[in-house]
Amino acid sequence: MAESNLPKGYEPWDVEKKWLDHWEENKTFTPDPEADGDPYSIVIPPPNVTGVLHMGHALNITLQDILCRYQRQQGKNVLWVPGTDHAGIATQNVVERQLKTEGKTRDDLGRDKFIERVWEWKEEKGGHILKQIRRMGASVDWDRECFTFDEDRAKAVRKVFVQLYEEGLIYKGNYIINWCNRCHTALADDEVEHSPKPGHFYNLKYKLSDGSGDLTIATTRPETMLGDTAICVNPEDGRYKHLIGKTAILPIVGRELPIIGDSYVDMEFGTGALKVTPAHDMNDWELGRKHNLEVLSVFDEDGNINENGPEKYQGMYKDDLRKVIVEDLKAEGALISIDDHEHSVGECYRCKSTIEPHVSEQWFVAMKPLAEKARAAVPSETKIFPNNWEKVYYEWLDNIRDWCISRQIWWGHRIPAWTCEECGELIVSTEDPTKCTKCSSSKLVQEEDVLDTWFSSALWPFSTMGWPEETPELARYYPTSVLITGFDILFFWVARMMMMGIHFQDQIPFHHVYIHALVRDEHGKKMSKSTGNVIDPLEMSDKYGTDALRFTLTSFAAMGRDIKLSEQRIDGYRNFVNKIWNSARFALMNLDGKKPETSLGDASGLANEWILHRLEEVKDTMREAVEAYRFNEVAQTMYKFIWNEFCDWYLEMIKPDLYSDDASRKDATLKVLWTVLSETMVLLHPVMPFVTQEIWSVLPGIENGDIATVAFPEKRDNCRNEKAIKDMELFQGLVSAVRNIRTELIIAPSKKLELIVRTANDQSAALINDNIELFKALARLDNVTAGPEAEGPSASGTAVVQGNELFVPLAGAVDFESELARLDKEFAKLDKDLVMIEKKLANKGFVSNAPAAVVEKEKARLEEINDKKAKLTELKDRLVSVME
RNA sequence: GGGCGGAUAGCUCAGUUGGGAGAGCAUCGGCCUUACAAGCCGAGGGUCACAGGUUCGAGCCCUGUUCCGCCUACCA
Repeated sequence: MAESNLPKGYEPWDVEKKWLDHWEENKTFTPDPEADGDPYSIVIPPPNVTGVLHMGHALNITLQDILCRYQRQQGKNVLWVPGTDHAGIATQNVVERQLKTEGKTRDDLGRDKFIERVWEWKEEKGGHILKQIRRMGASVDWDRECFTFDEDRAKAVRKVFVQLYEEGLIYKGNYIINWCNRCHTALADDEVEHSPKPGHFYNLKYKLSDGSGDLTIATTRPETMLGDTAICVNPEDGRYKHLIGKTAILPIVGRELPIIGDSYVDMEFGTGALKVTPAHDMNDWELGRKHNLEVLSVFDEDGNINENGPEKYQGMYKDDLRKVIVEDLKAEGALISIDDHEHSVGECYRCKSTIEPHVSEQWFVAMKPLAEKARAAVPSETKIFPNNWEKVYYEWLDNIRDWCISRQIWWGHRIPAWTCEECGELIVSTEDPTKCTKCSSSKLVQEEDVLDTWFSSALWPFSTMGWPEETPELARYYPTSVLITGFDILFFWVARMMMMGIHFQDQIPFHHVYIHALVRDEHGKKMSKSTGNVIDPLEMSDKYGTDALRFTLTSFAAMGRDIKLSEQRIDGYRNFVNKIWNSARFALMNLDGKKPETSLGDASGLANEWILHRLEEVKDTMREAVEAYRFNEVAQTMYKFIWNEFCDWYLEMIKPDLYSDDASRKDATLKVLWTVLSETMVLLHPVMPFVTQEIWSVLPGIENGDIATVAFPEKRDNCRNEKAIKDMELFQGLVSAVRNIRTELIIAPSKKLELIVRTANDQSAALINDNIELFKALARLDNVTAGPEAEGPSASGTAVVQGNELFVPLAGAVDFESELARLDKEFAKLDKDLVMIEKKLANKGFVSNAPAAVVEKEKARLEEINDKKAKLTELKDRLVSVME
């Protein structure tokens, strides 16, 4: 055997770097839109430019890469677009924090300088995550890298904004929005995180204006009383309904408040009477609109009391004010009691400050008309996998509210709207206007606000293709084939891309949406820095190799289930990578630098016929599983085939051939070995790009050295061989039976045994006699005899496999009691099965109603077990007689 | 409150038209058998959460219950 110059263990580090550079230098993954092949395209869910790769990304990238590499093998023209998201608030926060260390604020710099500074940061540090994505082996086209805030994307944003405005779908209006006092910006509903917080219920006494009594109101936020403009009760409530139409006096302030009735009020909750503060509570805002209540805003944008509040409170911060108000209420005798009460509090998803409902002028997109089409397109044009997410998607679209798209920050697409200072005309335009369209004044002031980041993300599937230009990419690759993403952004992003895609391209943005799981820690907890349970993908990559990490994630990616990741599992699959490596080493040593020229048709023998048949089945399964997004099945199929079949059985079985003097026999087997190994590498390549490429590069006789561009192995129907499967099953059964006898009777592996088989039929006899050498090698035997009349000594370890009686003659030193115990264990198993089958067959309903094939199968099983039991009983009796 | 998902071996999970309960890891026993000790061989281990129902037959389909997780919502 020749020496292999490959290292004994797989060392991923240099290998990965080598091939990443190779692919990038050769532009392996840069497709030509004019080239042949059906298009297959994916746009990457753009990670935040401030982001650091976490397991969710790693999973997301791995799955997309499997699809892209697989589709290239199928001859598709594949485009995978990479890019990042400018992440307005997050990025601005990062740079503001940086400024703070220099003792500066963004206001010190001013808008233009600040934005310049953010760009500097972006060029220097931003997009680091793309390098990490590269590291995962992502076969993206780096030539088409995009950024949601680059020039081309800005063109798309402006065009969309202007068109929607002209269509009346974008409007400006007063509305109550979620306001972050710290970030100084509006937040969309889904950017607010709700969590329960301990708080208090303050029971307050409001006197009726007519002096006829008072009523008690429960509130969790007494300080908002300064903005109260009504009191509301349920008109069905016997306690209060006579009060509707009267007025009550607001404590401290003295304002008269109308008492209104609305079924919204829950009679069971609190005191059944509710104070209404339209300017500082979402629900009160709705109530206020319904009942035409005055909207009195008493907090400014920092959360301090403004000029609408009593003079003595002005300038106070809301949290401080609460204490003062409570004292003042107490002094006035209006505070009845304070109870503990847990309630839900909204927090800014970026800075965790408490969100304050706030009335202000904002820009909105009317969603209803867009949502209807997006809803109708699923599942007819866009299919969601797994499809239970369809329901969630519908639910959201059916209850959609208008989308507040303005944000009061600097980093982002500035709203393309200008107000004329002379005549007040509002100009919305794709190009910066120089003079007013109405009065020709040049005194134009652009809106200060920028757009919600998701506005530009929503255009991603077509903005990345170069729209609004009519590019070849857009024509060829839109709509994209599939979107792979987590469910957490189904609303933020997926639904909005659907709406925008349909509206602006008249076509859905993707044919499929695959929603993958969330990656949690091994106990099912969300990974977070504060909990300290984060498993870092880059660290895992360093430690175990990227292929092992990718394979682990793939094997966990069962549809619709969260992933509980543990490092131990990655370690396990690292062993698998190494196993592959060593099997390749073994093959390469034997191939000795040459690709066998023999025809595959010359290959014969149980091992060769069997493995070639199994290879065909694996090809089928791989195709089906990848195309149905059953990633875990992809991983499982390859694992089982490579380790449990190719390594454990095939490689062991061909050793006699490889060490044989018969050159033609050896060559025929080497040809099969070469074929199975090379095709297996191609099949596995989408999941493990690196180790497969490395092995590929040292396989002799390879024409195309870049495995990423090699076609999926063709079907080889003439290699399908059902007989080989059956024969192999018997072979494995016989070998396992001997091994079991050996181990259970504690016979040293080094001791060669003898095997005598009294065969049940001609086929079995032929199989054994044709493969004597294999039996000797696999079961460690030095002599094998088989035939219908064969007879072993009574003092034998025995077994029955498919009706064949096995005798392993035992030397005197062997413990016969152990053999008896072993047989008894076997009897127990048989009896258990027997009872079940007999019961089944005794059931008249089963025999008459079950399909004939099922009944026949059961009968055959019964017969086989009975046969086996009878034979084993006889063998046991013989053994017992010897012992006596 | 509404919705969704989960409950299968000690642990993590597969189980695709309902027809003999599986894998990996862990455990136990034996092995340096010339690709691999990151390995090889063998073994033990499960009332498929609980209670009903449909069916000849249920881990799988239907109903209810319990526990866990997530999403969502206007309980001041």
